Amino acid sequence: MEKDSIYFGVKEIARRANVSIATVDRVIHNRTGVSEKTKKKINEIIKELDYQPNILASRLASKNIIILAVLIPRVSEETDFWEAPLRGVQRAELEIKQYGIQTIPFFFDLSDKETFVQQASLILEKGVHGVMLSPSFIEESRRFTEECQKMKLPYVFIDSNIPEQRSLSYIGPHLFKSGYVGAKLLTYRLKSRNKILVVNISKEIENYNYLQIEEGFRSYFKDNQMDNTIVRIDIKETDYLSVARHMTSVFHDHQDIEAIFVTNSRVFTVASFLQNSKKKNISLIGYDFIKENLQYLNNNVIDFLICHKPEEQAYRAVMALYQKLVIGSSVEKIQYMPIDIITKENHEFYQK
Amino acid sequence: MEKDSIYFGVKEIARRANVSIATVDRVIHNRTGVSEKTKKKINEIIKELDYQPNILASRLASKNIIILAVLIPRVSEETDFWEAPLRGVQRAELEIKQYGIQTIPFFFDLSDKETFVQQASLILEKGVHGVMLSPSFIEESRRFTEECQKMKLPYVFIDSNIPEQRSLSYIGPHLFKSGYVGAKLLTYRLKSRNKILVVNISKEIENYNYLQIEEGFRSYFKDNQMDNTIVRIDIKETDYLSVARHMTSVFHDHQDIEAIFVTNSRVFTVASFLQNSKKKNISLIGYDFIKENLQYLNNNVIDFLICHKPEEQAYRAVMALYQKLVIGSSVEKIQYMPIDIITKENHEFYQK
DNA sequence: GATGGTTTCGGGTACGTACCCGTAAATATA
DNA sequence: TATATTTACGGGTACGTACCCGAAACCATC
Repeated sequence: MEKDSIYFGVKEIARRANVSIATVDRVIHNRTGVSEKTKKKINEIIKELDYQPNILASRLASKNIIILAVLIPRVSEETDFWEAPLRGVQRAELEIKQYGIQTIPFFFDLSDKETFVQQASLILEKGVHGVMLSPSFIEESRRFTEECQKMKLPYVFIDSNIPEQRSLSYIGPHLFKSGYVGAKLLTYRLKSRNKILVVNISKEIENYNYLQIEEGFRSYFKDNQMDNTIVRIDIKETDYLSVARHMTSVFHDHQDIEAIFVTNSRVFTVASFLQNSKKKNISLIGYDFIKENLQYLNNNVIDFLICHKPEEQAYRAVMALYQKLVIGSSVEKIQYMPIDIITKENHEFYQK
Repeated sequence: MEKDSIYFGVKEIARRANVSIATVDRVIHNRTGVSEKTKKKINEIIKELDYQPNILASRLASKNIIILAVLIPRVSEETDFWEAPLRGVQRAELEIKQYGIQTIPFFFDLSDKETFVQQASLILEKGVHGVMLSPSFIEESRRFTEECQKMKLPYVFIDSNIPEQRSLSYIGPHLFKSGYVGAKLLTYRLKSRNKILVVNISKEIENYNYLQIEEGFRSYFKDNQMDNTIVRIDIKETDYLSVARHMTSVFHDHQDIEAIFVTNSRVFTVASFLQNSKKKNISLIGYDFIKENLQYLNNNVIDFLICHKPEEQAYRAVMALYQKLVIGSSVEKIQYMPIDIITKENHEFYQK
């Protein structure tokens, strides 16, 4: 029942190399003050023994704490979507704060690019050790991450990706496939001649996410030789009245819409419209497990919600930075989240 | 940038109580050799300071390793379902072996109760510190866990539950609700008059899982005032020929079956039958993300698979035991897993 | 009040790593 | 050759907890 000493530590390495523990330590941490010859010898022994540092002892002995910045949208009155990632961050922090890790949140306003830029530069001033961010504003994110690169700060994207950047990892949905799944669900009980409406409700102009989702959505029809008419509208205001106005207008032009796909979490406003205007038997699918949507899922106005585990995304992002900074191990460059299908019947067991 | 000393350790407790660290340690670990008076005083200070032991230091200093037994079915040629929990165990072990945790697997044969009993008693002989098991055989499991209770061994159920037992936790699906979700999906595009077939393929006689799933399945129809005819068959042999024979017979008696619900992972044999007998336009839903099923999901014979994250179940079970035994913290008594819906379109992103 | 036994407690070392500080050896400068 | 400077390395302590060992304090018995 004794702890098996399969693992060799610095002590054994030092013994075999005929040097002191301190010298081995210098080699391990790439510190100066070791001759090339002994450095080589020690590195060979490290490799030979497949030395794995004891994280317990390492973190216990180490005094400096690691600070991770979290740059995400503020939880707005409009949607509480970003509550979930925040919970994920907190959950991760709880697990690893014993190891001397700390997170600091920085919130920006989704309707104001400037706040993103401000918070981003605050992070750079602060002198953190790693960053997790949602790159909601593409150009600004690009500029920020370039600064991070200069300062050798690792950063992780969640929720949406900027593929060309040198991020440590992207953790989030495969948006194209997500739209594809939406189309499958929407058409599952649809007759072939029915009209379909795609709705995008969003203030932001450059909507990368939306484009990818719609592309996936349309691809499903192409791949399955379905020729349903797809009507689409963009609604630039997120309040109910604006949405209702647009919807009324669309239904006036196309009476025979049988299914609606909303490309983000604002599906509840459409649901609200359908309910108020007493329209029944219209399939409605949208995104995200937020309480506003849940209500309409429960009374059968929304048929399905698609969800990408926002809490888990943030949790993993923090853990990825921890892996990189503390353990020093490599991290998966792209971690696609599952495309979860939520219904009235299974939502109570949905986790995050 | 210094590690904030918000946390007080045994040293501070000892100082405040005017005793030595060793005495504080005795109190913390409920060891003998401390007078009631000082014990009380120390406990008060512990409470006052909200002392949280440093797990790093604790595990580093502790010499004894903790062994967890894992009692699950052997991966058979019939289904590779139990590969997933095994992976979950390994993933958990990898994470916590630094803390001196080890797992030992014990495999039994699903078609032979006696192997379960044998392996169970092996576990008791071995002198492990905790057990995770799939209670596939109810009576035998009950007897085994009673022994565990006598030996003060904590145990966790996965995959299916024995509610009346004093388990540390149950981690698995809510089977009733799972059947309920199956019904929802099956009827989503079904006309109201269509006949539905429920198939149970299983050697085991006492099939607790199956009964709960079917109950949930039928409840959906009741709750939604749907009066589709539901035909059901039990198939006691799991080989293709037996299944095909039964299926042929059922289709002979009921030509108008439009949808089939298989209550476990053996849905692929039914899929195979449908494909071979060239029956099209029959909705088919079953359980579990195993490669035999995936094939039929991809060529549209199976419409949906329902899945309960078997790998995650095992991972969490090991972690629950770790929590209990190492951290000493409490564990959720019941952890229902999400009821995941897998389709051709989203399966590539499904995790475990 | 000396002896033996029990209860209660403290000193001190170990776990494996990080890192400070001091010094011997090697090299450069005079 | 003597001295200053740099390079290379070892000793030793600290992190917070576990636990061994021994000793003081207390109690009972004759």
